[in-house]
Amino acid sequence: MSTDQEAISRLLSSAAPFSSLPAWALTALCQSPRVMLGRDEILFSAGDRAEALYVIISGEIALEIDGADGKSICVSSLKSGGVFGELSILDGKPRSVGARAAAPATLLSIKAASFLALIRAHPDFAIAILKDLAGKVRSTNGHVSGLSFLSLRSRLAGLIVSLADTEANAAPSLAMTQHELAGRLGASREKVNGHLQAMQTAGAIRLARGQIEILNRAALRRFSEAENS
Amino acid sequence: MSTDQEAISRLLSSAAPFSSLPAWALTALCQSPRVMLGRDEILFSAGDRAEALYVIISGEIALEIDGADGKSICVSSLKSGGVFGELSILDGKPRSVGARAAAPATLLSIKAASFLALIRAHPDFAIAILKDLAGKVRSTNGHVSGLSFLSLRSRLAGLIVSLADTEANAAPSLAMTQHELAGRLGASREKVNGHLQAMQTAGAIRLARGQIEILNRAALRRFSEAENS
DNA sequence: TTTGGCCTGTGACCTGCGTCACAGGCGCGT
DNA sequence: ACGCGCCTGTGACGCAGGTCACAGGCCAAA
Repeated sequence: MSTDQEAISRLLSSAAPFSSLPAWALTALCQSPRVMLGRDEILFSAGDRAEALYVIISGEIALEIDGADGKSICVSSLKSGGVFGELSILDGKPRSVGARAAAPATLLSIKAASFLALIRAHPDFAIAILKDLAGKVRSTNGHVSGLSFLSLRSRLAGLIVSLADTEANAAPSLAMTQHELAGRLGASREKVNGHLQAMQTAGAIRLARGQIEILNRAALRRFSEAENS
Repeated sequence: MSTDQEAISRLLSSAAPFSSLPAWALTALCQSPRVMLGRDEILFSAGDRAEALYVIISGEIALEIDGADGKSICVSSLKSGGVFGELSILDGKPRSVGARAAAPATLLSIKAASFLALIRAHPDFAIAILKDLAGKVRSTNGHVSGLSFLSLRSRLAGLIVSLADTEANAAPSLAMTQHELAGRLGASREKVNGHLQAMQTAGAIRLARGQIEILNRAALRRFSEAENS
């Protein structure tokens, strides 16, 4: 129905990389096929051949790398308005990460050809995509720097803070299991638990089943920086 | 002199992202100011405001992130034909990494404005730069995956192999100190030495002052994969 | 209500790696 | 020739974090 199209069109025009496209191009984009994923459903896996890239209309997509023994760490987690899967479209190589729906999601699937055509036709769009990619390089670099220099405790605190910051709420609570947290950090569930306990006794957070309530952002930030004490 | 210009122009047209530009644009680019750096000279540091991006004409540039206590790890190391410093030009944010001349280098310095103009005017160039960035995301993702899943020994062996592969020689030898190696891995010099010793007694390499001679690539590759034994 | 599965909490144990300390060798500058 | 600094080689030590094992609580399905 057309109200659906309008909603998507509005989403696209407010999402970073697409805002530079003219309205008619957006409405054309909205004709792209939609993909719906249930929780934990896999959209593609590392090594797959790529045919399309995706824009998240709703839900949440986790991009993750698989390790040797069934483990996997989450490289980034995108929400509504996020674009992913462009890498393989741009360089023609197989997917370097896997994409899983961390929450039930619906996506817009954009064919390689139309994406490349958009880039060629709209320099501002090309620059927007370049900006987006630049942001990804920056964030991944940050990831490397964290892994190399920070203790698990610091990274954990940092992750919680940054997740909390995406929620507007004053005392937000994150709905994720400690297992998921561990996955995003490339750490073991047990150790994550240990550090969470420490933060709880420090009064920074409160733990519940599948839930972390942020009580004191400042204390958390202290955890995330101080290697001392 | 004009032969100089020609050489640079040839370099540019053979280097990945510039090959898609018309000749006249290349010769225009060659008018850009040159920068010469001595060994270990610093071009810019993380946090600096950016005004230009750079193309390596000769030499070697290391991009590195600084840690808390004077340590730094090398994110990537580029040689002739490499482009770096675009991130900040694209998104206007300060430099996220520092650039140091790992070997005496001469660079072409390209102003932000002319770079952006090139992108706008030449869609193929834009796509080439997108490809380049995509490759950087891929390589940094690989870095993360290595840090998360692999032992120091594996990463060390992998690094040596990949460095050796850039040399055409059949039994190449890398000219770098164990200190530098450690820096690229985010590890301590002592442990790197230990693993190198192991590889030497296994007959995979031969160590000398500031030099590593590759004797047996297959053995190295085994080191880089096997977590067993 | 019972059962089985997931989530949390905690301990014991092992290992890889950083740190510190030191020793010897090569090379360069004076 | 001499000394000093950088590079390599090695051991002792401590710690962060992975692994394993297990126990208890919540929830949903039968």
